[in-house]
Amino acid sequence: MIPRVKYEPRARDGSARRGVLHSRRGLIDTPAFMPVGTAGTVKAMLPQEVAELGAQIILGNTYHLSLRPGTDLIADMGGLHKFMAWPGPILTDSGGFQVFSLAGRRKLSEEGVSFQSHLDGSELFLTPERAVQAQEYLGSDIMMMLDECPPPGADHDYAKSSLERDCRWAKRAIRARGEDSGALFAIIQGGMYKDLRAMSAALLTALPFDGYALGGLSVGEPKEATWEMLTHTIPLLPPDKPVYLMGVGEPEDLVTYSGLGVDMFDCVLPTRMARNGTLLTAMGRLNIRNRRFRNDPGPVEEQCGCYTCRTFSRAYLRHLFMARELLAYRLNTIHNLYYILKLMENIRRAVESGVYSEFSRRTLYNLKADDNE
RNA sequence: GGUGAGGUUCCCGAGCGGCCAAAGGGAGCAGACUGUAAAUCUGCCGGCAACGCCUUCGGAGGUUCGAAUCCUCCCCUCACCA
Repeated sequence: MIPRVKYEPRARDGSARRGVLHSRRGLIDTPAFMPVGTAGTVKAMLPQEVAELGAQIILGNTYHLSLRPGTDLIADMGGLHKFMAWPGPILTDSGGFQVFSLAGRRKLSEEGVSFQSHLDGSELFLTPERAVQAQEYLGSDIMMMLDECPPPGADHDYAKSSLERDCRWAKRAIRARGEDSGALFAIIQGGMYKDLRAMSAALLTALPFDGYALGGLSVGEPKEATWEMLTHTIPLLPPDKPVYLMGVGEPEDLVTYSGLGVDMFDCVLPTRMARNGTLLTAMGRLNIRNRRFRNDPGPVEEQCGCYTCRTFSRAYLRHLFMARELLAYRLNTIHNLYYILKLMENIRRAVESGVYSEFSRRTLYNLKADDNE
């Protein structure tokens, strides 16, 4: 089987690695952060802006786009790239996360997942095959296999049978994919159990996937657990394939886990937090609603080069947010995405220069300071 | 000038003898957010030496064991009629 993406290593520093992922729609410098555009839009942003901020790939979501407007409609409209005017690579999640986040509205079986739409209650039945097909309709460049993202408290027995079913689904996903579809990534599960993570990795790496994702993490478990799963599992993955940590994360997580060899991250955190008034800075989070910014003439971050910081005061941003002006969401998102994407750039540079550990120490120290005047 | 309605904690607005420091909104203050049911959600929101006490429901008196709630007078709004 021809690889639909190719991982090209560029540099190594400890376990951290800097590389380039070649996809059919362009290059992705890794470690990479992928902004989430669930419903065919990175909320509040123009696609062009997202690209200008430094994003080289974004996410779309099978569950959400299947329900609205429908993957067949998007296919008719020329595919998701054309539909949303994002010509670069798109990675699509399979709906596996919704198995977790919409746990109350779905039924799991060997065959697949039956969702009761959160929009109108109608049924959406996803199987490993249908999830692949939907992602092909979307024109996804990197498709994710349908999996179950189990809750963090899942016991050993549950996590084991879940991962075993995932593996059967993995085979079905591979069989289902068409000749000229995008890449297909496996998702390693196994709950918070090292032996199960190893088992999942062994089973899935035996199959011809184009990349390996780590799923079911950063869903509420303690950071030590995440770290332990990662340090234990990443070394078991093929070094010539990209490693994708799903749903992560916070700035400190991006720094730390890049150090463990993760190549790709995605997270709603920067975009969602922006819309909820929290701005990310090198010194920690800043809640623009706070009264102390009422008459603060300075930018969110003095040294930040983003449009928002170059142009507006904290006082103005606070005003916009308090007034629920739409521009607030845009300006905040611009800043947060800029911050995160810049952070990734700095991580890559540090790895290239062989100064990752020092960079990491310094960055984490500043973030923990959490001092915003 | 007449008639009617009404003045409640920052605002709107319930309450109409005890369970009322007073519903519910809003505003305000703070927090959360990790493969997006999220421009969402949660908490606080009279004061204090605070499992109790003090001040508050236009003002002043009064009835009552007890009043934001009942009575009297006064002040002020609004609507309609002249």
